[in-house]
This record gives sequence, C-alpha cells and structure tokens, in this order.
Amino acid sequence: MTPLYAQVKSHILDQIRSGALTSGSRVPSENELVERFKISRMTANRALNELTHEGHLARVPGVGTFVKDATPRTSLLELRNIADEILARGHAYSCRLEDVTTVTATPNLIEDFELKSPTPLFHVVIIHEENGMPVQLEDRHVNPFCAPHFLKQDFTLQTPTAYLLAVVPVDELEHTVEAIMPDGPQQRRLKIAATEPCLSLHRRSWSKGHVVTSATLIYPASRYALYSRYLTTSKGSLSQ
Amino acid sequence: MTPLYAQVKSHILDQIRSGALTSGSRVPSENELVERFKISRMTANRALNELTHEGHLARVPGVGTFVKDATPRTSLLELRNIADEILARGHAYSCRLEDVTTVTATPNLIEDFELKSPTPLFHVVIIHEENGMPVQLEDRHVNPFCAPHFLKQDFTLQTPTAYLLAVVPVDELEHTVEAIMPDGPQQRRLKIAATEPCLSLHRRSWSKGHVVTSATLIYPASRYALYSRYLTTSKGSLSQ
DNA sequence: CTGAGTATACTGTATAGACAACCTTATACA
DNA sequence: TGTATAAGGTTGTCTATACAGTATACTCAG
Repeated sequence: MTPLYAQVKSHILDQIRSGALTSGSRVPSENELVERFKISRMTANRALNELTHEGHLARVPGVGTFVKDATPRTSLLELRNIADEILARGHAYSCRLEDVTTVTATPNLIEDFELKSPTPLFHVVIIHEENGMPVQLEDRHVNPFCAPHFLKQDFTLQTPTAYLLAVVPVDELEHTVEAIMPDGPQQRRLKIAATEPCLSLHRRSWSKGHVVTSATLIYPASRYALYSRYLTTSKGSLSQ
Repeated sequence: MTPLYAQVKSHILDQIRSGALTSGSRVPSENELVERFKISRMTANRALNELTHEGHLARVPGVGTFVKDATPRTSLLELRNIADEILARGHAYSCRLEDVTTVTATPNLIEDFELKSPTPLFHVVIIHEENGMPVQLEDRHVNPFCAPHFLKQDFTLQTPTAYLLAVVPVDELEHTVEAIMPDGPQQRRLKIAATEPCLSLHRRSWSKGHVVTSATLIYPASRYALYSRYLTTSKGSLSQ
C-alpha cells in the first residue's frame, strides 16, 4: 500500500505535469488537504515539505504554498541522438550489440530504479561507432514496467533512447558526469589505450514517478566532449 | 533560536566532519537521540530523514542509520559557489591563490573572448580545498571591460565567480566538459597521482554581448562529479 | 481618510502515542 | 544439529494536538 503522504505528493505532481497547476499557481493549503483527503495535518505537511525540498514547491509562512518555476535553462546536456549527430557530420554510423538480456536487479540497481525488491530488468550493451571507430559505450537497464516491448526492438535501426522517447514521455532527467579510467573490457570495447581517460555520463529518466531507464554512457576523452550553451532566464544564484 | 531538529542535524554533521563518524559508521538511533537530547521521536526522525534526503545518511528499516559514502557532486545546471557547496556539506572550505595578474591576450584568448586585437586580461589561478584537500583547480581570465575592479578583490573571502555574479549580470553561459589527464603542474597543484583522470569544465559567460570571463575548472575524478537533475518542461528533443 | 489594532489563515515546529514492517538474536524444541 | 518461535530493537507511517511566527484583510477609533 502506498503511504498517504506519497499519494498526496503524486496527486500534486500529476496536477503540475498535466498543467492543472502551473508555475506560480497556489497549491491547496495543509488544512485544505486535510479536509479533501481526510488525513492529518502532519501528513499533509510532510507531503508539501518533501515536494518543497525536492524543488517543486515554494512555501511562504502566512501566505501559502506555490508551484515553483520549472527549472529553467532546460537541458544543459541537450544531447542529440548519437546516430543523428554522427550522420549530421557526414560520417558513417554503425553499432554493435554486445548484450540484450533480461537480468534480475542487483542491490545497486534496486537503488537506481527506486525499487523495493529484486525484479527483472532489461539490459543492453551497445557500442556506437563513427566511421567504424567506437565513440560511445552504452550500458543501459530499462524498467519492463515502463517499456515492456523494449527487448523486441532492433537497436541497429533505432537507438534505445530514440525508442524509449517515442514510447515513454519523460518527466525528469538526472545526469552525473565523471572522469574515469575504463577497465579492461571497456578498453577493449572502445579500442583505446590503457592510459586514456573517459567521460562517464550516467543518466536516469523518470516518467510519472517511475525510473524508466538508467544508462551509463562512456566516451573516450580523445573522441568526445560534452557541450552546452544556453541563456540564463531568471536571476538564479549562479556562481563558480 | 534554531529549531531542535536543525540542532540535531548540525550535531551529526559536525561528527561526520570531525571524523567521529565515518563512512559506514552507525548513527545513533531515533530512540537514542530521544534520550540524549530529550526530544520527541518525531523530531529525531525529522533530523535523520532530512539528512538522508540530503544524501548524508542511509537508513535501513529494522537495522539502523548509517553514514553514507557520498561522492561530492557539483551542480551542472545551476552553478553554485563551490565554497557554499562545501560549507553546505559541513566541510571546511579554504583556497590558495596561485596567480593574480594582468596578461595580454594570446591568440587563443582572443578567440575565447571574441576580441579583435590583443588586449589586457585579468588572470587568476586558484586552488579550492575541501578539508584541506584540493578539489578544484580554477584557471580564469576576466575581461577588464566588464569587471574593472576584479583584481582588487580578496578572493580568499569571496570566490571570483561570486564576485562576478554580484557585479555583472550574466545573460548566457557555455559549458564544455571533457575527461583529461592533467599535466605535471596540475597534478602537483591538485595533489593527485599521475594516473588519476580529471574532469575539465570549461565555462564562458556573456553579459550584454561581451564575454565576461572564461574559466577552466579541473576536478580530480576521485573527488568530484558533476550532477544535474531537472524536469523536462516541453516535449524537447532529448535523446541519446 | 488614516492608522492602529484585531481577526484569520497559513506555515513552522514540537510532542506523545500508536501500530506496522523489518531485522537480528536468543531461546526452545524436534 | 537444525529449525521454529519469541523477543526486542529499529525504521516507517499516521494521528491528534498545541503553540509560535508571519502575512493579509478587516474593523473601528481618531
């Protein structure tokens, strides 16, 4: 059974996503939620407080709770489909499927997917090549609940992300970028020297509160850099 | 008067910072905190829960609460002051100024700053430290036209970006992220081994059509990752 | 009309108690 | 020895209540 405070959170998030509540809209007060959902004020308080800490709402004592400005500067990492990107450069795109299987979630994956118990997950490993040279090693897990037909796709025709975006609307994205020294198998797959560092881009995407997919994309340093440029809309507390 | 739950949070963060509690250490249970601080269990619960959501602790039902092994992350989207970021983790911030000079723009810098001829530029090199350990090497050039008093600042009190943001409104930002192997001087300044890769974040910012500053920020891979999470507002063409 | 005081709504904090679910360990039993 | 069972500790959730602080709207005296 889903906890009450989580139900209230989902309800409000749904309204934000559907457009019923937009930036600056007033969210029901704690007491209004108490009446509507027949819960105690502390439960309503928890729901609103957590949404506030998560950046969705802003609260003002004595006034009310409001929907916060949707994170501006959309995607820093507005990464294009790597296949399209390579083709746009006039180069040849190709890929190799190294693994297409169903696995059972390990403890790490359980945490990544915000699961509660080990469940099956789809797993693919793909090497993307530009003019026959590997430029990206993609290691991806997918939640079957969100994309049940994922494994039936032919990923040489359509990249996994292209397929997922066509099938599942993405609400939220998380990126973590690190510099790593790839291990032996990764070096062999990317055909790079043991001394070459790589960019590791870990991405998770959400749809309606569920983690759809978790992917680690590894780029050889000599062959790729991440780039973004954008206008700063609001004042925002930028620095460093 | 600081709230009780905040006092408990600070107390635990202090213990993590001092080393009394290290990664994996067990944190006092809610009931132990109740006895120790003479507070109610809900207050202890709030302190531990918030620290958990903030990434400092991990809780296991039926077992206990433990200090999490958290890799520090810096935000990619909304850039925060690294000093604030470190202080927010309850760690000690310090920095060393390696260079504070005026230089004449080289061809590379002329291109970076969109200049037409060699003009003077301010130059600073700063090492930012967390608990005495270097976590970022900042190599920055600044356009004197936009911030004429830049060099008069005391950067041990205020980071360059914090100052620049206070003085110059930023319209536009550009980021390029790469994985690199630092050269000798960089290794020495960051106190890392020759085999450790680094993240290189190159950033330019514009104000009213002029390039204000161009900075290269180098993070040792073992000590930092870049992080971003955001809602996707429109049906933007995300992919790969 | 103005300004001070008041009422009201809202969030922030804190308490005490309750029950459930989970994990570990000790104990009793086969 | 191995297996149930019980006990106790731990987190997760929820309720009901209380008081404080803040912002806004309203009322009423000057």
